[in-house]
Amino acid sequence: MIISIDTLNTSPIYEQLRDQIVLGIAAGQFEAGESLPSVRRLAADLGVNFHTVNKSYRMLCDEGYIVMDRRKGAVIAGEMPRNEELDLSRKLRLLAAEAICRGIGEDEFLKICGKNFREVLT
Amino acid sequence: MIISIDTLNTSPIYEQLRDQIVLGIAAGQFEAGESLPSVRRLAADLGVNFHTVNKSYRMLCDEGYIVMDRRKGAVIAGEMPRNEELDLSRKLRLLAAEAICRGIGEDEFLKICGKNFREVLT
DNA sequence: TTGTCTGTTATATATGCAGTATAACAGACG
DNA sequence: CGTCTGTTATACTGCATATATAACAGACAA
Repeated sequence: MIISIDTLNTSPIYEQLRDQIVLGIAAGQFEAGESLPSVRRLAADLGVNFHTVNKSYRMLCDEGYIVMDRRKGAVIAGEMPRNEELDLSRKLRLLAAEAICRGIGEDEFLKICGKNFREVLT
Repeated sequence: MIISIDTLNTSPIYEQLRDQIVLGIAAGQFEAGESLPSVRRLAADLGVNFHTVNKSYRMLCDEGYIVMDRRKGAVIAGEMPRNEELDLSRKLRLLAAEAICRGIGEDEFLKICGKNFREVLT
């Protein structure tokens, strides 16, 4: 999996990492039980401090995407809880509102949603 | 329209304001040409500094949602450009990825999208 | 004209977050 | 024992957030 950071991007590095790993997991580029690179390893590859990578892994762990193992490092979780639907809805409503303001109707909005959903699966 | 801020929320105040106003416009709580409260007025009502409100209005202006008029203040724009579809897709893909990780399929995802779209319209 | 509203601009300051740089510790393992 | 893993602690710089003033120019009503 190719992970890259954009220092011109306004969102913080640890968030960019977290997002890209989530996209990678969704795309099936990781098997459940597979290990991510160690925090020091990935930090060295990206040229950032290992605390920054550690923060990304901490987020992913808190959200249930990975499990931290002292031996194997960060491991892709087998079962991921689906409790955070509340936050998903909140973000979706904001995106829907932005679309509505620009004259996008429900049908077109759903077409865009479906298109992007399928694009995630590589 | 009721605007409130949550100081416990991690996202900055100016962003909370911006988001709520976008939701309000999408819900049809403002007519095109209608004025928002002045920056000093809204700041006083919310108990924040007027620079914070000014920043929200500046964002909304840059994004084409409102037009700044020295006489009438912040005015809801009549025509809103729909160029930023790229950013919409980027955010949608991330939300889709999070849903996929939690075992949500395309049909269910689209159902959630449609539900939230309709909820925006009051 | 004067007073008051509007947005705009310019400073200054306090606070917290992002990111880096070290250092040190404990567990696992060959 | 040496080396890998994650974890914790501390300190520092830079930037964003948010506040607090102050002042300016245009619009407009009394």
